[in-house]
Amino acid sequence: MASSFSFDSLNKAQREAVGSLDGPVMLLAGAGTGKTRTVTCRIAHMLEKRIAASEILAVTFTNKAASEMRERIGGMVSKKAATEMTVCTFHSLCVRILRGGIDKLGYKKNFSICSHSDQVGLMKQLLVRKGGSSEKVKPDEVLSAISKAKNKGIDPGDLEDDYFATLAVAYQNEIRAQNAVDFDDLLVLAERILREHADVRETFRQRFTRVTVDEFQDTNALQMQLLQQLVGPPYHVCVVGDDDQSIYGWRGAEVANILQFEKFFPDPKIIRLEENYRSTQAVLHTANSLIKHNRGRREKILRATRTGGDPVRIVAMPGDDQEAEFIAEEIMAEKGAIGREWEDFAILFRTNGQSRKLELALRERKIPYRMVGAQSFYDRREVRDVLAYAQLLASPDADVPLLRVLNAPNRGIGQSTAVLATDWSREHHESVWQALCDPNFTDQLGAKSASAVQEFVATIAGAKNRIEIARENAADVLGSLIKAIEYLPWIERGCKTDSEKQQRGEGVFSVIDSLRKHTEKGKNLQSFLDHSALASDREDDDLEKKQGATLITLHASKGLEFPIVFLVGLEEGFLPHTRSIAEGTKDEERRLLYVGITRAKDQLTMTYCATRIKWGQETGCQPSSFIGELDDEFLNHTSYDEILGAEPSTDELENFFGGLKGLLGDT
DNA sequence: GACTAACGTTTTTTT
DNA sequence: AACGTTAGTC
Repeated sequence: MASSFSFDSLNKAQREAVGSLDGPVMLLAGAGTGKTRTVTCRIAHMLEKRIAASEILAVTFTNKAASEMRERIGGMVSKKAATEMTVCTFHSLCVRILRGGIDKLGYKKNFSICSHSDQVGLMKQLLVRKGGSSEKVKPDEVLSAISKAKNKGIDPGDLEDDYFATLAVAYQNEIRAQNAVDFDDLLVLAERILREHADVRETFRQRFTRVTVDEFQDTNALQMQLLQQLVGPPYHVCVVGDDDQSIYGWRGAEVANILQFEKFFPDPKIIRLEENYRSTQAVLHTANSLIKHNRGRREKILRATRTGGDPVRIVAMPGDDQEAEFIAEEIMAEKGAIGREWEDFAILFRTNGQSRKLELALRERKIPYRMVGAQSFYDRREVRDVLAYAQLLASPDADVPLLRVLNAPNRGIGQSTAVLATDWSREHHESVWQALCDPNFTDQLGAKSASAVQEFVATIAGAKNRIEIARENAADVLGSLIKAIEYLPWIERGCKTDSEKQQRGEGVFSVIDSLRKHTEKGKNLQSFLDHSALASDREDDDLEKKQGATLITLHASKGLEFPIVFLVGLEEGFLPHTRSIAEGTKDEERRLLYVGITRAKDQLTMTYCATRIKWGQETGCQPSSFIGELDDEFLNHTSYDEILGAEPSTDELENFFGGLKGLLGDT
């Protein structure tokens, strides 16, 4: 079976990468240099060299990236080979490692994975319980400190702040007692099991002899340690990334993993992909001139394969209203003039809050658009609730999901009862569920609460039996449970609009539906819960199929490309963001802008405003200091007035009257 | 225990 | 401006 790639279709650096199969390899792949193609060809080449597909492991950062890579590889090699190799995220790899041997670390094998909202719920409780500290601390603050510590390889109990350390210890004890792990624990424990248990380590080293890590600039210290455990001599490991596109330092990514790769694996071959096939020379020159202001990088200069191109425009705007109007008008005009599709346009911004006015301007002109990212499916309340019920059916001793749905819908088990049950469970070293089942506990409740608790216990236990004893389909049971407790009517009562009602309904339905699909594949409830804990699973993928212009944050834009890009809000305080200046991470903001610029294939327009409405207040803005760093050769500095110079008076009049109307109509 | 009113907050996002 | 959270009331 010949794989369908040829060395002829690759450039010199790509060929070298594809040809270098042995020993440590670091592939520095600049934006738009054919990274994915090179990696997939390299894997196809392995198969050609008779390396067994089952020994090949490719690790990515997100589920989306994993499925994309799987698809790309699938298009190049035999179907058999494609299914035999392992392409997954760090976290799902860790679940595999742990489901096999977590008992060696004293956990039970049926451990559950708590989601972010589970974590927040638990931390809220702990903050109340340990509420010694007078200052108000937010759960997220503590959790992110714990997460950062874990990802740095530090014991959260050793956090500098004593109060945080106490909370961290309590948190860890709590989830440990529930036989649960959080996302970070997956990595921590998998690394530990490989490090401490030579037999497990050897099993995996023999299982996976060829390891590829994608988006390596996003890996943190812990992931590096895990990789080192996973890859033994002769170190057939290939890491692929671009330090210039490292924009996730704020959540623990270590550029040092790239910058000091030699420290981790001996004598690596370092290959640079610098030939860019995406952007015009104008765009690339501008990008290069910006990024060279960063210190301590693996220097690369992207070379354009496309010469010339329209100059990059920097447009000064009077205010954010005009910015939005201008871009919407340009999109309308351009689409007509040069026959573009809506999908060819993208508007990039630093913060989600900046999208509102852009959306309005597009909607006014009936320009279809898609918002990428925004609030995610898995954090939607009804989704979390239904998943919590599913978790209870698998293991009712999991306190977090139990407490979550104890009174959702309201069934007369309020906070006071919940606190009593939690206290009782702590005293008796049992789960909250066991407390609720224990007559000794329910006897101390009022008659009303006691019967509510008994009914709840009976409902859950009954449903659980239907799965475990009557062997009914888990999705059917979950569906009828949700129906029986009248969950949907309850959640709908809290909705203000019909579309919200519909959305909630769809959320509930889609959880049950995806459980059904899962069980139809012969997988059990636990495997479904693992999957939905790890998959951000915004239902049926955030669809590249959605039509329209793209509105997206700079962060979310990494890895994408668009023919025509508008990059808004190049203002000091937004880009670079005030907070990053305070934290001394301006370099990362520069990389963020670099990522934004390199998304553009044909045309790039960057805008900044003189004033902007921020939190309901008009504030003055200064142009971003990054603008001054750009080389002028392919730049065109202009302004809103200059571009609309044809009829400046009309527009100004319109604004004037618009403002007047606002004043009059505002009372 | 449920509902309402005042209050405070507001970068980026995945697993 | 808009949202979620919390405190206070019925």
